[in-house]
Amino acid sequence: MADIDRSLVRSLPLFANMVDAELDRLLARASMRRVTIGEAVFEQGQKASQFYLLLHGRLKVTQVTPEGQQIIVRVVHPGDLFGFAQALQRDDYPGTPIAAAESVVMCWPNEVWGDIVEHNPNLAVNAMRTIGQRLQEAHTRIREMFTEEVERRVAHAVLRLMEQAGHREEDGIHIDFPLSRQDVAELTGTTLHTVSRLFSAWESRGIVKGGRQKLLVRDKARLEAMAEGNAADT
Amino acid sequence: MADIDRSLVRSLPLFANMVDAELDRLLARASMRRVTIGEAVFEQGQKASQFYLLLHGRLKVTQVTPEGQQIIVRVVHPGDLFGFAQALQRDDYPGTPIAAAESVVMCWPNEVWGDIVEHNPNLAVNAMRTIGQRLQEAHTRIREMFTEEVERRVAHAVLRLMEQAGHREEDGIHIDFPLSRQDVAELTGTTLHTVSRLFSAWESRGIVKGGRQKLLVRDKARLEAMAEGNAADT
DNA sequence: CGCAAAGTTGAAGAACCTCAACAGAGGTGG
DNA sequence: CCACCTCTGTTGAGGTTCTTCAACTTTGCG
Repeated sequence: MADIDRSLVRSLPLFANMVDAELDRLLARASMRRVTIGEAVFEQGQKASQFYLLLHGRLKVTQVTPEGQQIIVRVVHPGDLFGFAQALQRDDYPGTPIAAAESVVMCWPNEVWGDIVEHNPNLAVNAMRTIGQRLQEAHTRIREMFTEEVERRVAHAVLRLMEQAGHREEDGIHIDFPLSRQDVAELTGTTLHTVSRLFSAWESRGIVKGGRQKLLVRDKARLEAMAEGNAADT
Repeated sequence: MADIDRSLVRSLPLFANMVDAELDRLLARASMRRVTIGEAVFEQGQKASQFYLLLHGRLKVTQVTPEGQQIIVRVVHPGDLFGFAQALQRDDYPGTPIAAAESVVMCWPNEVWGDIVEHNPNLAVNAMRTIGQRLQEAHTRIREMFTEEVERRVAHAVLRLMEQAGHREEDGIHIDFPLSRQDVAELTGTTLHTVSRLFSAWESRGIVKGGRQKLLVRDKARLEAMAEGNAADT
């Protein structure tokens, strides 16, 4: 098992230029865990004692507002770090990562982080880049929320999911994990009703093809045109 | 001048546990620059060759959408790093920081960053925390945009500005840099009209007191109640 | 086969934006 | 020093987008 992990971990950009000895030391301290669909890796507000890496599967990180409304903060893809609350100077987890597909995660106790960084400044730089990219994504999303109408926001969200989790198939690109209208709504800050209406409209124009917890993009170009605001009719 | 800077820089959390020798080496490589109101430190899209630290004043970081709409991504307060695009793995600046008040910034060429991190892993950790906090703020903002109505969003934004730039005065807390309704609108994703209407309503209830590019919070408690969604009447 | 979860669709209403016209503040030059 | 002009803010009316409410259909699992 350790061997499989090693080649898998080795292939991640995060650990790109880490020497073998360090990598082994790191893996020696790691634990593995399987997470089944619908299960949470940890809960929002829980004390943060570990940080995580998604090896396989897909997680959606949700936050619940004091009023009980839920939103999806981001989607975790294989190779992504998550739950590194400690590194962000807080001692509880800000969100709840829920498995959208069968997943496998690795985790380390928080103390390990300091050691790693000390012995491997390169990793710290990589980690920072990762967080930085996440910050950029967040800003992009804020800008979209501010300036774009729902249809364009949804189009953007679908395009992003396609890039990150798309899988080529006969008649289009399939998003390869279960994704409900509710999920898309929580990703874009709208309601499942509006999403459903949009998908219906798009489907009748041949741009996408929906199904229960499924989504297939048939005409990427036209979807992009819509995301850019070109009111594509016909 | 170098002495003034040193004690000023020393007091920032970012450089908290840096030894004097390192700090001096750092300052030796830094440049200083004054920025007058309305002036941009650099422009969105420009090649990122330096990273910055705000010593004094206040900056608003704006982004312009392809359609020409402008939003304020964040406000930079004294002691904040900004323009560290390089660390985030991109070679152009994602936004334009404009001085909202007379400001003084320090800056370093990008190459310095690598050196610093190498000799001072602690600083890397601190920097990561800073970025992490920023990420959290961004997520908070996204959540607010998704779930809250305009009035609550504006209330939240004002409260945050108050925390970060508030200054106690006789009859309330004054936000100590010029802030137009337009600015608040761009911070909260609405229009200056809506902000103006809200401020008028609040003023008639004695919660705030407005003025040209000025804002004074008179009743923090009631503003907080509104931000939390308690429909405060009277 | 039935039940729960997911999705569809229509109608009504609200929140907010857009358009528009005006009022005050404050700097500038004659 | 006053008149003017621009920038900022105020307020009203109307319109649009999206949410909310509601009823119904479909899908797939136990």
